[in-house]
Amino acid sequence: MNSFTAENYLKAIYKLVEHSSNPVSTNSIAEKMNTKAASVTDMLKKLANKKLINYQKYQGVYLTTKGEKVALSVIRKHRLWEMFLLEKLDFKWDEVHDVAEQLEHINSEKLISQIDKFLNYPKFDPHGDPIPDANGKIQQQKSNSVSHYKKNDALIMTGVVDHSAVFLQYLDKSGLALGNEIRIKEVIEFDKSLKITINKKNTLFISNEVAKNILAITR
Amino acid sequence: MNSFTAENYLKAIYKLVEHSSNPVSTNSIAEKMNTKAASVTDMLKKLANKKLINYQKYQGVYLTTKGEKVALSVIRKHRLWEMFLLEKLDFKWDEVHDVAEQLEHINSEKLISQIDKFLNYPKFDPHGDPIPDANGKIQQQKSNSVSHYKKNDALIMTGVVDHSAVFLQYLDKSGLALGNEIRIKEVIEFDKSLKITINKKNTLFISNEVAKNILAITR
DNA sequence: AACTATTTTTAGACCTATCTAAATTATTTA
DNA sequence: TAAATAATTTAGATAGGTCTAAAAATAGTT
Repeated sequence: MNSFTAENYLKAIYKLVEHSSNPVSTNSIAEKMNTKAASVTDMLKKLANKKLINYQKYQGVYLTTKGEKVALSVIRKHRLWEMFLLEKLDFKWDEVHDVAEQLEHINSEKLISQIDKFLNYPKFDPHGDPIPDANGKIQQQKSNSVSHYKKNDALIMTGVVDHSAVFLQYLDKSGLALGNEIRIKEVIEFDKSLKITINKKNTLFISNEVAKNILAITR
Repeated sequence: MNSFTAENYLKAIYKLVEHSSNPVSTNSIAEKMNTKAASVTDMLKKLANKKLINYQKYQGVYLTTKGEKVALSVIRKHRLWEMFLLEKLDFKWDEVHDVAEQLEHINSEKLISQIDKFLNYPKFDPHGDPIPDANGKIQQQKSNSVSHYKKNDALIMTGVVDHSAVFLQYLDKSGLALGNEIRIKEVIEFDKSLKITINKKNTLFISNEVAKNILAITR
């Protein structure tokens, strides 16, 4: 079993490598983990001993297949718990992260698979980030803001950028929720505002400002 | 903040003192915690420094008000999580404990109060043990098996003794569930079997064997 | 009361995770 | 390319939690 700390290091490395795809530097890990470079070096040696990362002195690190599996499992748990807190326990968006940071380390296959089922197997978390499945597979398609798409595109709403209460209340009032199907019926050239339908039923006009703050993928 | 380990010690001491009400011995703690007496002594000093227990060398320990508050909070969380796993996530009775052991250490006021609400503020866990409220108050009345009560008593079912699948299926089939009102209509002297009503509606005959395995309090 | 057995505590070690300060290696830059 | 700067690693400490073996205190028994 890996310690909470080890899991957090692996998660941090995963996220750092995700964008750059180069080996990750000791300093960047230290920054992300809010710790000192010396502590990172110590931990890297331990993780390397467990074959969770590939590590060569002064050369940075990347995850092994084994390490990536652990990282993806932690990320899966984190994102499912966030979803659960938000959807089932009436948490606010900004309250979700800290608790999920704790819950992501709970060790129980059954627990997480049941939470997944309880939520009806969501593919994206409330921030629009993909949720890895039980095998660590992640939906490749990345979310974009609705303003990025064009006329006649059929989308699935996966998240939001702005998490303020006013914005979320507006979404609520307009009947826009995670998982909804959004079709772009018209793009007004003048101000880039959109005419859309929600779940093939309700029609709605949204400003470009709103469109920029809603995340979606093509369905 | 107290460590998981410290919380577990406090919980163990609470449970040991609950029955005997005398100071708790180092050895009994060691046994309950599956550790060695020397380790217990070390920890007792730390807990005493934090004013969580009263400790005098060789004289055993008991909880301070502060320590008891922590213990009750951990027990509350444990029992609520057990309830949640059982009722909402389709866990089996025997799968519940180990996961609750982990979840009981998650630190979030809001999380546990929302779980409490989600479960509709249960007063007893599935084993018939009382669930402390947010202030650490516990329902004083202890659960007894139904066979312990007499004619015309009005009860609330709080738990079961036997957790086997056959028994639980029988309860299910008979419409007996946690929180139900049970009224004892008749006690057959010959074999101590009972005629009861469930929620003032359905009538049911149960053997003494069954009655012994159902826990309840008077309402 | 004195001796024995049991319980509890101390002493000394170890492991994990962290830190500061110093040493080493890599990278820039003049 | 040699000196200066930045990044990384090592060395040595500290803190939490655990252990074994030995010492001290308490409880039991004759």
